[in-house]
Amino acid sequence: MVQNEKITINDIARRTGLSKGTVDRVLHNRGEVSRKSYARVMEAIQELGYEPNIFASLLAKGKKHLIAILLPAHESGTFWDLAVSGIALTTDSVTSAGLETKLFEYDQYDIDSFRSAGAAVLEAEPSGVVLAPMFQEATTALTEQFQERGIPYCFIDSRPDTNGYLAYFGMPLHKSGYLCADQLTRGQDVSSVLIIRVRRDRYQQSDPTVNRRSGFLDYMLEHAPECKIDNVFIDPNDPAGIDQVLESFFAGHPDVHHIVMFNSRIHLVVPFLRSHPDPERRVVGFDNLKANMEALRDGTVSVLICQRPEEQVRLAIEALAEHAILGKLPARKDHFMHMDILTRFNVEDY
Amino acid sequence: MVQNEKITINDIARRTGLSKGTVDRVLHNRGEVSRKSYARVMEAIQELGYEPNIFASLLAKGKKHLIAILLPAHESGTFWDLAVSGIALTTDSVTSAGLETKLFEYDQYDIDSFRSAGAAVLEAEPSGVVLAPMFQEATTALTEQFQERGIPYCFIDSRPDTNGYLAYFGMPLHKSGYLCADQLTRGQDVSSVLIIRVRRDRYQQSDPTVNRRSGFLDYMLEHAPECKIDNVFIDPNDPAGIDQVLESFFAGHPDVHHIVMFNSRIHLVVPFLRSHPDPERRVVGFDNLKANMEALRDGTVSVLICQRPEEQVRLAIEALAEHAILGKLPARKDHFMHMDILTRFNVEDY
DNA sequence: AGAGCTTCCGTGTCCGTGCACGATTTTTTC
DNA sequence: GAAAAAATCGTGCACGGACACGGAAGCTCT
Repeated sequence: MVQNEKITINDIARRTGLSKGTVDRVLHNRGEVSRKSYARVMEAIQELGYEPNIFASLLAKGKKHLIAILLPAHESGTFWDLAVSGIALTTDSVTSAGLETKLFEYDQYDIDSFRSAGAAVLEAEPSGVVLAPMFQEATTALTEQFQERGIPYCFIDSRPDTNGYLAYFGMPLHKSGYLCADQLTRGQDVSSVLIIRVRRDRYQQSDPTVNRRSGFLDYMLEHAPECKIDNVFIDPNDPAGIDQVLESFFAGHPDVHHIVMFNSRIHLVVPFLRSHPDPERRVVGFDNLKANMEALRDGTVSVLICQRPEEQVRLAIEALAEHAILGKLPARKDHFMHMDILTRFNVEDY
Repeated sequence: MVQNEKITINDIARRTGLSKGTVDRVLHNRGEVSRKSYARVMEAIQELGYEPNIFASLLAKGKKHLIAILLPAHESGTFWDLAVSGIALTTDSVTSAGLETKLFEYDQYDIDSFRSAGAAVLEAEPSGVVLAPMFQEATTALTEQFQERGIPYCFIDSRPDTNGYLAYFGMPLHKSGYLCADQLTRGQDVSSVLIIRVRRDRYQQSDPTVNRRSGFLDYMLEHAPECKIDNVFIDPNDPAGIDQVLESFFAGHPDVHHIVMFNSRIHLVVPFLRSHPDPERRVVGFDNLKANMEALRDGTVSVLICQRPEEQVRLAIEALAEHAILGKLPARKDHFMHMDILTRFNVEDY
């Protein structure tokens, strides 16, 4: 594999009897080359197996590629906080490969803030964009702009039904619900399960928990059809209300020991669970938020199912970088991340 | 964060009134610089916040760094096969950053083949080496050579008690045994467990399973002290013998439903288990070998605990690359990988 | 004081590619 | 068929750094 003799653009020039300027024009499809010369150059490139020297190229053009990352504001301890931390994973290995990343944030409950953040992205003229589709139509409107300008973009977390994206990195949602059900009930005779849900803001269009819930219910139908499934709704911004809701539910259902929540906010109900211990209880939630992992350590939560959002971001950035610098397309479009099972016994080195 | 004006070596030269040649000598500690000039240059570098342009550097010196990877031969379907596949993960993002990887293989049961592979590595004059310590003294002898020549090296999988390595990437072994026990027995009243072991070749010095077993036993002592633990030994090269050993064991112990194996070869006993079904059985093994994952899919194995050997290799190579190219030391020396829990429900996208 | 040595430093070339500019050839136009 | 326009091509510098080479200055020694 040791490529001793590096073929350069000059070798091609000499071989074809043309100049490196012409070869360069061919390489970049910049026109102003006769059909005949073009063919000769292409032939020589094939024969000699020419590969451009990226360093020389990057050095000469001096241009830094900008990868824009468009995500909901990463308030500390939220899911998006995890995603943002994935940006740092690339700065060493790839920023050093001539590109720069810039984070654009918006309020995930305010569609206007999304629109203006999108406008800011366009203004920055990035070579690629990583984004999570929160507002469906607004996202489509934005990606259409990307298409027009030839800006490639990758989705993470979830994915709309459009088709122009370069790649997608996310969790198989339906399967994650299935896995979740197995972790919650396997090996036990479960007669009743409680699903805790969050009332969605009407602006929030894209909701991954829908698919998870359906995977969960499919599993239960197959493995424990007689199991009763209750739902309660909580408001994330009203801690007292959460306690109240749960209090009244368990007053009426003291026999329910299995609890599940399909978004990343299981930590919201942890205070209640801590103050109402139940040795038979089993709780499954999603995503490795700090607060969730804390609850895993002390045993309040039994299992967390995690999707490595940092990896999703890292891989998306790398895919865009390879596209921008080397012009490569990813092998596949859709990349489903592994679903990690976290328990108190393997939470430490995560 | 947009570094508009890139500071170059020429800026430093102009600022200090010296020439770029001198600045270069300072940057590389190549001597032939007066104390005074040295100080002035260092000061200017600080003030202006100079950072070398890696592309220009790589281009100018033209030298490709070689990262040697020294591992047991990766016969298809073995643990080392997984590790080797991690090499490919770096070729896109990092080979494009000016380095080349080369795999050196040896027979893990033949210490002489290890020695000669080590000699081959030295001869190749690599900028860094990734290796797994199989033979203790021979490994130490080799790493001492690395030290003498200033070649940095990283351990993966396990780690000797020496101290000269750049970084280590591996699984927390004791914890993995602990986790294993929990996955095997949690939520059930287990009265008896079978550990299947492989007789070690006498040359094989480094044995990660020892620590795993001790973690396992610690868990059992804490959580199920009255549980009986049996051991049987099998010979990997004698399939008929394996069947025989298990046959006779289960003839005498029909009440044992929980089986564990601390190395990657649970697949060796899968044929027997398949032909002797037991609905109450629970089996836990290690590592995502193809055959193991197959057994997970069909339910013969309940859980696999995996350590992402590809990631270990990738991270080790990246650490060495950063050291070779940028001169950076990794933030920590010891990196414990997460222990992944695989069940039939999350094996697909692994 | 001049030869011989160190020590220190500047100049210049090269790495491989991008691109602007101008030169040359071919084609079009009248 | 000459002038004008278009198509095609070559030259040369720039990017930022590595390193060889040779020159200047200071020192020691006879």
